[in-house]
Amino acid sequence: MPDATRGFVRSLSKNDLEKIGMGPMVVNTYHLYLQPGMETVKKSGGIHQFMNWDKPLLSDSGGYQVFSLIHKNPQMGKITENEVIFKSPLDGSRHVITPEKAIQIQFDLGVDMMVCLDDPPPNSYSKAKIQKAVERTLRWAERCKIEYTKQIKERKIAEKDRPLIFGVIQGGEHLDLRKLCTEGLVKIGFDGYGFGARHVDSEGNFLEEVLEYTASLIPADALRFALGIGTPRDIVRCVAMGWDMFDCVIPTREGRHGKIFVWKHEDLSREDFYETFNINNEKYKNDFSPVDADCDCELCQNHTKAYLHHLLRTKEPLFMRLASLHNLKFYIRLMELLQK
RNA sequence: GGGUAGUUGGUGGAGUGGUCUAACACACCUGACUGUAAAUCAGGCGACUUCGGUCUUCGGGGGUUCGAAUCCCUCACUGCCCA
Repeated sequence: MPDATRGFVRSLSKNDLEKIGMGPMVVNTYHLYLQPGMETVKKSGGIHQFMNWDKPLLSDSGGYQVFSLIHKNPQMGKITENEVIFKSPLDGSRHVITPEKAIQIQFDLGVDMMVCLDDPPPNSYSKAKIQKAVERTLRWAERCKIEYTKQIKERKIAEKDRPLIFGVIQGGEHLDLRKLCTEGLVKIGFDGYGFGARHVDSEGNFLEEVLEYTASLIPADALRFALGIGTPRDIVRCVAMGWDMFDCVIPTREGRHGKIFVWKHEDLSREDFYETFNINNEKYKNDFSPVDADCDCELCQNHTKAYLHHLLRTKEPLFMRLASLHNLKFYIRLMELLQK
């Protein structure tokens, strides 16, 4: 799933996404709540209507913003037992999100899958601090589940129509904390379970053992959602462990920054199945070959590397669109191969 | 022909006696990015180097000074004004 955080995949239109065969996508509770605000989303008829996207949408709870905004930058807000206080990065205004509110907003969005508000601390925190985050995540998950059940009832949503709800497993790099968190969440009962916080250590090494162990703890009939993962290689590894849902900004963000993904071969059992290159590099100035001769995306069907390089150098917005489209097409092909 | 202001690294442009290989910006080279505060951010950007340094740069040449991008002379070029 690409991240359409604020209700759009940056630089791409609905038609662009449909043309490459895009399916489910991820939107963000916190960002949509801030802008355009829930009144607008509700008036438009929900986030599907607003975006005009009829395939499944999953909303992230704003839990990641607890990490990316507050843990990384304490003046951006505060985490208390009861709630999260965010200082809006847009205008500095103060916003309070409780676990209950996060769920209410997600019902108002009208998504197909929602996520409990969680507390993802950096893996570098002490074990005691991470344990505190695990315990808080569990208490918040319980409150989310209660609110979820209440909303289903109040909104008279039939069982077959109800959105799926995910709990998020914290615990950093500690296997015992991951276990504690998973067991606690399973006890509350969710449709799926997400792997929370970062899945790489401070040196960028993939937390193979933690991911594998955590996957093994999740009940067989539940969905396993590896939040924010990852590179094509990371995704292939995770699928082998049993993880079956992914979202990531890599294809779009790195595309906008000039990194292009191309296939070397389609044997995913070998680690070297793809490579990346930076189209910004000087050597592409006069490279008139296609980015990937076998790719059927708009970029590869029409343009050369030299032209794409030129679009980037001239800061032409079309660059971001073509690069994002190509990289997403690469990820879609990866999903097709993984489903086989 | 006379007067006047100017000439700084790829570009624009600071700097008017030592702390100047020379601010800053742009351009250029490279890297990073994993539930999006990201069309962002970081590093590099005279030459050589045993990484401690060494050498060469502020239009050309000459001079003053312990020391010059900075002061003086001269030449060249450019802008503007007057004839």
